[in-house]
Amino acid sequence: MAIREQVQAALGTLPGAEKKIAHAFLANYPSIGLSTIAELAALAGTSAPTVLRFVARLGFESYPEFQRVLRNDVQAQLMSPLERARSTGPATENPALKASFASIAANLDATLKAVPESEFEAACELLSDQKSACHLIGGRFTDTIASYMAAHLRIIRPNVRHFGGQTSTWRDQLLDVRPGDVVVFFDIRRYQSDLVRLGELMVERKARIVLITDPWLSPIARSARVVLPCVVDANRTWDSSIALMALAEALIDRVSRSLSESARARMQTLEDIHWNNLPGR
Amino acid sequence: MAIREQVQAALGTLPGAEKKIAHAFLANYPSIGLSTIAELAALAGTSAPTVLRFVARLGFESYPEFQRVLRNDVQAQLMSPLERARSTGPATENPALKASFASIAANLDATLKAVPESEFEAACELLSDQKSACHLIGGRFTDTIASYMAAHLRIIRPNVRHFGGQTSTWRDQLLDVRPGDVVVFFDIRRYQSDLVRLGELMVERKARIVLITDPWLSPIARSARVVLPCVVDANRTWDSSIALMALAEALIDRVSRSLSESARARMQTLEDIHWNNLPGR
DNA sequence: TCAATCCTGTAATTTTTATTACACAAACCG
DNA sequence: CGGTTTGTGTAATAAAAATTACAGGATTGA
Repeated sequence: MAIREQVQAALGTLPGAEKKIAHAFLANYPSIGLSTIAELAALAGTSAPTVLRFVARLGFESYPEFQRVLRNDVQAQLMSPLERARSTGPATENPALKASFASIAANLDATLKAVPESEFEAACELLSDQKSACHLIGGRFTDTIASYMAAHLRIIRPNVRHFGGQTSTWRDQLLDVRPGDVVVFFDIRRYQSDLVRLGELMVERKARIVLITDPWLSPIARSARVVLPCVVDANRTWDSSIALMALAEALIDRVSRSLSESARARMQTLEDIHWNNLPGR
Repeated sequence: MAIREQVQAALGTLPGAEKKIAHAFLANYPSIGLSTIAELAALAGTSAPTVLRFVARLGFESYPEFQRVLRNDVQAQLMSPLERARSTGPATENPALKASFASIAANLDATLKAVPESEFEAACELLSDQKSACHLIGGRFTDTIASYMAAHLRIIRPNVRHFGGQTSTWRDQLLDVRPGDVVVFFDIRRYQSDLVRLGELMVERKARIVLITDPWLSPIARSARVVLPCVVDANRTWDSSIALMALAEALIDRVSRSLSESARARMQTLEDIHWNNLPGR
């Protein structure tokens, strides 16, 4: 319970002088509580020891402890990112950064419109199928995104594999792809022929392909069951991949919700292994 | 002008230790500023007198005066009508994709405001220094972003290395870090102790560190010359890393422009090697 | 490379702040 | 009505915080 509510709740049971302190505190919340005992006492028209007795009655060990808790309350109220964005104001005029972010925002906006809800849902459904394994792979620049998505997906469901390493080892890894498996491809312009070929091989092995690509569609689209086009144009010297990653995160988010029960248990286990040095269960 | 903006504006002109204090203050605004000098100094990893010099530079007569003004700022923010509206805000019932993208957009917006121009420019300057090598590394989930940035940076300048592989091999790779080298760290919550340690080793080797982190600042910030805080909160089950990647792209974009002549030549050469089967020149 | 300037941390000092001891007053209860 | 409990403020004390003095290091510019 926040301090303010605590004080309000206690108001009825307080003796006279302490009640004056409570009122002064609530009326000038939070600033007066963050200054000194003497100031609070003066504002309430009482003495310092009464302030001490007041905080003791609320259950605090000392005045500094009371202030510590109060600071946390204030922090919590002021800290949400949205709040922060709003109140920070346009103080910093950051042309270069702003320009980049603006074009990224435009890409995201366009991507949101380019991806049909039905395709998105279809992709989520495939990824939520825990019985089939899920493989991820990307091109020269997008493979890191595939890897990122694999790392996160692995947290919420089993049998996630990143198709990594040298191109030449892909053939070997193909052996682990079984009928019904889901394969997520990331591929944007300057489509790589080896990736396209890999897609065809995947189809031969009866895998179901989800393709995340640009609006010009990688040739893999021919083999894919679900195609999610992302806007990558950034009128810069190269293409931005942010939209791909944003889409990846959205997919993960959606899948983690639909698997919520099993995902939570899995996350807890991984958490234990990683940070608490437990063997898992 | 509110204190927070005042600090942001001054960031560029502050000496190293005081800049750390500014970061600690901004990252933990406002609570840390309402506690004692000693606590702020400890959080920033510096000493009490430096805190005093910091507030003096901002134009305050004393630390208590600084706190008095800060209390008023906080009071004003908590009293604003927007703030009260926020606490009763309704949850939006968007389709999944739209909701995800909206929260991503909010993160980007907040990040844009959280990154001071001076720091962004300083980072670009370090990355544009072609004489020194540039190393990139990240944590459990952010290393893919480090890898992404390395792949792109490599296109526009020489001597870019991704500090990859097992943790145990880092020590060996450290040998290649020379005085003056630039090291880009990506590190967000659940800061990894091994990364922090690596940062310290880097400093010992006289490397210059650029840290891309969350608003709570990885401990690496103590060793870093430039700190770029990104908003990662996404009120989901995990933190979103989109803002980190967006910042990485913005950095690349900015650096490629400042190196335009040499970068263009290099890009052409790589292009030839990759797609036209030429040996380069 | 040397001098000068600017940063920075340690430790001593001063000032402020919280806390305690105690005495007086009011309310409560037999 | 006493005696006791409860509440309150004044003044002394202890604790803590802020501030200053100083010296070693780093950086910069000639």
